Amino acid sequence: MNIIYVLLPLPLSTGAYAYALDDTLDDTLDDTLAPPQKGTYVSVPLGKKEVLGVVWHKTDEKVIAPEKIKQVISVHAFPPMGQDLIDTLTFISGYSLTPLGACLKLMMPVPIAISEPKHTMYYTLANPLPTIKASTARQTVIGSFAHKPSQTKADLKPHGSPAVIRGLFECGALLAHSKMDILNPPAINTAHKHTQLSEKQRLASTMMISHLGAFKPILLDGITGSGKTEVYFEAFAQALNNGKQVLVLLPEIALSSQWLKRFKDRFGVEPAVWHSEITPTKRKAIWTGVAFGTLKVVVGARSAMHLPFCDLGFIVVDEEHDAAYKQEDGVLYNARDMAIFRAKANNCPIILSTATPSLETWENVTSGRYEHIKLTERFGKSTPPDIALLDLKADKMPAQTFISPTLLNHLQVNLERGLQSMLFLNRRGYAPLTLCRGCGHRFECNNCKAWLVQHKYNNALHCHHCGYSEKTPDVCPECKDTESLASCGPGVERIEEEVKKAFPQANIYLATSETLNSTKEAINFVEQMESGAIDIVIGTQIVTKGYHFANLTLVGVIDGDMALSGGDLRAGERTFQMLQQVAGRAGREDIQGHAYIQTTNPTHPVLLALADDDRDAFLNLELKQRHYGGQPPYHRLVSIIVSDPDRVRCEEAVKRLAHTAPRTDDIRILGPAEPHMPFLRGKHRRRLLVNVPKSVKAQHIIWNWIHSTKGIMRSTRVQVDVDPYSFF
DNA sequence: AGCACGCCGACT
DNA sequence: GTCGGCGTGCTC
Repeated sequence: MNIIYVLLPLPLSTGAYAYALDDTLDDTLDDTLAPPQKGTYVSVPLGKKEVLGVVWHKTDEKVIAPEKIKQVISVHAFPPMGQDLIDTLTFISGYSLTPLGACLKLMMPVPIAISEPKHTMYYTLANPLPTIKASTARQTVIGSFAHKPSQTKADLKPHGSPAVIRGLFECGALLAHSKMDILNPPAINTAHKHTQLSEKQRLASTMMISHLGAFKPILLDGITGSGKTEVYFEAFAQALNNGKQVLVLLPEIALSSQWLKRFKDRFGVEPAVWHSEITPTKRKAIWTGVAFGTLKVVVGARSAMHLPFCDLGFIVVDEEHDAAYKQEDGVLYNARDMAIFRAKANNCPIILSTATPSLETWENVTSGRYEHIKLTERFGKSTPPDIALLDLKADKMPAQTFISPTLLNHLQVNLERGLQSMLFLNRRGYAPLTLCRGCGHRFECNNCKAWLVQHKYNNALHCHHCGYSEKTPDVCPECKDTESLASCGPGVERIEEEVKKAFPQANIYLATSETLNSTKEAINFVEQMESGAIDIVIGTQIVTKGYHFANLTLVGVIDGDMALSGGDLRAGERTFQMLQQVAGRAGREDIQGHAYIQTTNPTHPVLLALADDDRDAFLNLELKQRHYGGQPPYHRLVSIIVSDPDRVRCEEAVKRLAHTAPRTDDIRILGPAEPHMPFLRGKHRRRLLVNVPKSVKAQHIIWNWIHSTKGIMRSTRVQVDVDPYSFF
């Protein structure tokens, strides 16, 4: 009887639990009596439930009473979690100050994935084929094997009736095989279709290939249309030829139909797609496939970086600057940074691909820690869009309208030329604020300190923070006045209304997270754009990512100042990235694209850098300022959000933390302060912001500080966010 | 995270 | 008298 320690996927701060392992249970892996290695999946009892965990090392010095120790239920004959993943897990936990068990949850499969792979029957065509009566029905079934040499009964069903299939089997034309139930995807053909690379691209991919087999972060830097994807496709074709697995992270997987199409063009098959909403069946198939190594390529959202690859040799983080890589609930981590660690643990290169590098990555490039590959020219004939600022103070427009005469004029001309245009405003709904002209009443959310956003398509007021909504009322709830409610400010729905009025004949598509809410709709949108059925797209943030439209030659930014006014650390960086991405949608092929940014502040350095097409100057200036101000990437920020349904308790707790805060010269603590949302989803919130130089072990200090602070109620949540992105 | 235990308010 | 609210502590 052995004692083993098991890490459970629960937020237990105590670490691994002890379980007794009966010798007879341990014969699934090999014949030795050695305890199962760290990382082996085991099922154990916990309370009255059975849970799946992994074998771990002893983490607690406390001796547990022997009578409390329960028996392991089963040891799974599944490839144990690899050392690279174990190291990544440990790293994420230590970095984000989240209990190991909570981080393990990110890496656990659906329980059925671990149950031993089942045997399924597969059928192949006998070779040579016996002489049989070849009826038309039989021919159809036999013909279907040309595309897929090995098929299950379900695969065969559409090609012929069960009677026909049975007949073929009985006369020996079909052979039955038993196969392990492991995803066996069609082989990727790395030679399917070689893309013609420019000299520059060829050099870039050769350089990447030279790094295969060793850890190396590489910034692949190039504007949209410069052929970044083609370059890394070549490098990962080589990794695949070496027998390695490849992981590609995309910020928004639901909207990646064009990326998937490019993959299929290059490699002949679709890759496995992983994200949090795929079906349990697919989840199991991919999870098992990567663990057994039958599945070579996975493209996915941030959670794909936790898959149990057995031989990972190449990682790509596409659009590395994208804030979507930062997980904002549960375990707070940045998938880009953790993927870099995983690449290190796997001794493989990692490509950070973007047109607008994050300041963090840019600093790593400047300091020489990361390799820098720059693609300057746009592929083919196209040139970057010409970006112009439209000064709204000079170009006055009528009240309650938001598109300046100049921009309207450009839209008109583009429409007449039969080209497509896009208007960008990062604000969903019709109007961000509804107020009563009579008494001044503003519609606010009851659960959050935020205005309710008016949506016209369903005639309701929505809170964009907690999901609360109510029907748009006709009377002011305060003064009971009718016809006094006014919509203030624009949302995309309102821009749509204005465009419809100005160009009644134009076909308009409204692209928001509500309209573009499925892969199917994303495909529909792309098709309509490509066929020219849409003249003008009006979109939020959602249209800034990854779309390529040949006839889209004009982009108008309704409010170039919006993101700048937030006043947070990354406002400039984010605005630059977002506007550059939007502008990059214009003029992709042989027609010069134009981007117009409406602003009331045309001398703002961020906007000027955009108009001058001088990204590096912007990045370097921003870096200098961050350095001077002691901000990331030179210093580390840690946000500590204290929340409680009770305001007094919340304030009490944050006061205690501020009181016990470590005081040394290099630790700066801001607050307690109200975050952007001092009341969110029914909880009051207060924030402390810690700023320390990178040389200080921030995690260690903060862990000790928080855990030595006494008197914080259980109802009070203390959430630590290392490297915060949003300051809500 | 779940789940049980336990101690105070309004109900058939 | 009990049903059930959620505060507290535990799970090897």
